[in-house]
Formats: sequence, C-alpha cells, structure tokens
Amino acid sequence: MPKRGYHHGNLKQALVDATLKLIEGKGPSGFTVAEAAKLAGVTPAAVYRHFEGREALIAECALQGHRIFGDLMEHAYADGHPSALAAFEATGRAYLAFARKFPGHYMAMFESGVSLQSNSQLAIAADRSRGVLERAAEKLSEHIPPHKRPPATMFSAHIWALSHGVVELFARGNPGAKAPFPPDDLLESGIGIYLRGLGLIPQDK
Amino acid sequence: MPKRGYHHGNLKQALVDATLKLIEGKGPSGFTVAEAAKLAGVTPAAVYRHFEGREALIAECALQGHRIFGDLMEHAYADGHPSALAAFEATGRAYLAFARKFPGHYMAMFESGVSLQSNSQLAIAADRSRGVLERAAEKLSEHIPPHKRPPATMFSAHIWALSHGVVELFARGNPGAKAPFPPDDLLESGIGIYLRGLGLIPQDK
DNA sequence: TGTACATCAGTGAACGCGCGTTCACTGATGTAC
DNA sequence: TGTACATCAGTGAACGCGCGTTCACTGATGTAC
Repeated sequence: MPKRGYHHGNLKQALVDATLKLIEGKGPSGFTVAEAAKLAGVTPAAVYRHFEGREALIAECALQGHRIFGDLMEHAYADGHPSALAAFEATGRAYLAFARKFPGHYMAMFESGVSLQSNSQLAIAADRSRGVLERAAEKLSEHIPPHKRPPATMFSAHIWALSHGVVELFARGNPGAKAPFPPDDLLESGIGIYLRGLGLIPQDK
Repeated sequence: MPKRGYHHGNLKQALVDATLKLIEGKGPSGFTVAEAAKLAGVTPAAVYRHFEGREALIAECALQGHRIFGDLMEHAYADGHPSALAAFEATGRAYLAFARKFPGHYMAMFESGVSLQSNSQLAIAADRSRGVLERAAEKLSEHIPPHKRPPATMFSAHIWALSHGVVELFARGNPGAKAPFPPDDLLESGIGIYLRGLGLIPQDK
C-alpha cells in the first residue's frame, strides 16, 4: 500500500484513475468532474485542490499515458535487438497492446482534443512518444536500399496511421464496424504486408 | 433556388447543413441543438418539428454522409475500369477526398458514436459503404495468386484502417500530431507500399 | 375570384436538470515548544 | 510526553449557466366551396 498521506492518501492519483476509468467507458467528452470525484469517494469540490479544472484533469491522464506509452515503446524496441525487423514488429505489437491495456490513456492522448500548446510538459511527453516510433522506423529503414528508401518519418507515419486506424475502427466496442478479424491479427498482418512492400521481408515466406 | 415550401422553405435540410458545419468545427459532441437552430435562422423549438431530438439530427447527418460516401466510392471504383488496380487506387483517393470535402459528414459517421442498432436506415447505408470497399478489395484480390491471397475483408480492413488513421492523425487541424507530409501523399504512398507487399505492383518500378 | 376555414411550421417563454466551479467552513494531521 | 497552535485536504451548500426539451400559441400558407 502506498503511503497514505493526509486524509485520503493519494487523492490526486485516485482522481486520475477514476477519470481514466470513466473516459474508457464514455469517452473524453462523456465524463464529468462530479462522477470522477464520486468514483474516488470524494466531493466534487475536492478535485479543485489538485487540479485547475476539468481540462487539467484530462491533461494529466494524457501526460501519464504518454509516459507509459513512451516507456513501453522504448522497451519493445529494445534498441533494435535481436534484429531491427523483429524489434520493429514488437514495437507495432506494443502499440496495440498499449491501446488495449490502457484505453482510457489512449483516448485521453489521441481523442480528447487537449491542447499541447497550453501544457508544455504534455507537449514534451507527446514529442517523446513520436520520437520513439520515428527512431525505430529510422533504424529499420537502414536495411532498405537507399535509392528506394522512404523518409523514416513517412514510414513511421504509415505504421502509426495503420495502428491508430485499427484501434479506432476495430479494437473498440465500436458500433457499426464489427471487427471482421481480431485487431491483433489485423495489425500484424497489415504491418507484415507493408514491410514486404518495402522489401524488408522476403516476398515469399 | 430550391422551391420554398411553407415558411422557411427546406428547414429540415437547413438544420442538417448547420449541424454539419458545427460538427466540422467542434466535433459531434461539441455542437448544440440551439446553435444549429440559430445558424439555420430559427428558434430551437423548431428543430423538434423535424427531428425527434439531438441524436436524430446527428443520425441524419451520418445517413446523408453514408449515402454520399457510398456513391463516391462506387463511382471511383467504376466497376474496376480501366484496371482493377487503378480502380482500387482511385477508391483509396476517393476515401480521403470524401473525408476532406465532407469533414462534418465523416465525423458524424465515424466519430459521433450514433448507434446503428436504433436506426435501421442508417445501418443499411453503413453496410453499403462497407460493401463497396469490400467489393473493390475482392475484385482486386483476384489478381493475387490464390495461395498467397488474404481474405478480401482483411484486405479492405487494412486499407480502411490506414485511410482512417491518416484522416484522424494527419488530415485534421489535430494539435500534437503535425502532419509530416500532405495526407494525400501519405495515404497514396502507404497504399502503394502495401499493394507492393501483396505483389499487386511490381517490386521495382 | 373571393371568402371561410383547416392545417401546421415556427414562436416565445418556460421547465427541470446537471454541469463546472466557488467559498466559507471544519476537523484531522503535522509541528513547535 | 503533553499541550497549543498552524496547516490545509476535503466538506456541504450554493452559484450561474446553458443545455435539451415541452407547450400553448399564432399567423402564414393551402384548400374547399
């Protein structure tokens, strides 16, 4: 048990956790401060001891998400071991794993519309997230013959877009777009085909 | 000028148009019935002469969107002429063109969370949208040797996810994920690499 | 063509509600002596 | 160790607001004779 401080203990984090759970269930614009407070066992007014307001609460969720995300991706990439290719594929899997394991964080990061301008800590963390993906792409693209090598940023943007699209369309209880395949398979096979198109995987298995 | 009917003329469509403009600007959960009414030059109460409520208004936007979308995709695919490959690429471009030209519709369709269960007309239109993409994928995948041919539904899911991801991450005024490349280029190059991976485009140009 | 009547699209005012936020407070915890 | 005081996390009640929605109405339009 973490050290209990004043009255509640660690209310700030408890509020973040409650917010994440609510966002996961009803989306970033569906949750209310009052609900989050109630879920943390506290009066709505108590929220304002720890956060400037609703937006700051969401921003903290996004910030923590970016930190977890960055760590996960960095760990998955593992500096390109055992091979750049294997590391890259692990990074793609880690992306989806993050989205599924931390849906509240994911939504706060990419669907809440929190502005990065007004929160420099958040901007830094978001930059780092993007950086990890880009470095992985860069390392991997060294294996592509230079004359047919796309810019690493484009490469990573493709993978990111594919991953995000799979998450949004197929990895949610999304009504209307029933998942035709498990999202993991969909992303893995999609990345596989894409990498084959870059000549990073032999054309015939 | 369309024939003016009773008092306003075609208020129902005017409300839909206003809603689309508002959704485009502030997202599906950011618009209000009162704003839409005001933008259409009418009292909030007038909305309820034409729609059951807020949700029905959004659903109508999504419905019209799916119809435009289906028509566009069908036209772009053009029954596989001049070639299945060219037609498929045109379909991909049409996807992005739709998202950019009708952002309000796109958001109402894919980001509003309107339930398809409760609106059978909408469900039918959404099915058709998916159907067009899938038929295009099916036609094209006939050119892949059967033993390495992925299911057409997976194929189309990949393209859809990539397209959606590009739209969400890079084709919006999205704060935080500054577009590293024009979205059109990003999608076109991504689809190109993917199709190369399927052996549908020769490996070296 | 002119008049009397029926229809119904849009009005204006009001409703209940739940939201985010504020404020004076209180009482448990930490600290100084 | 015991007492007096300072701190400040959380309370409870209230606020102003804008939302979606309702309702009796009114007056422009369409129709019958």
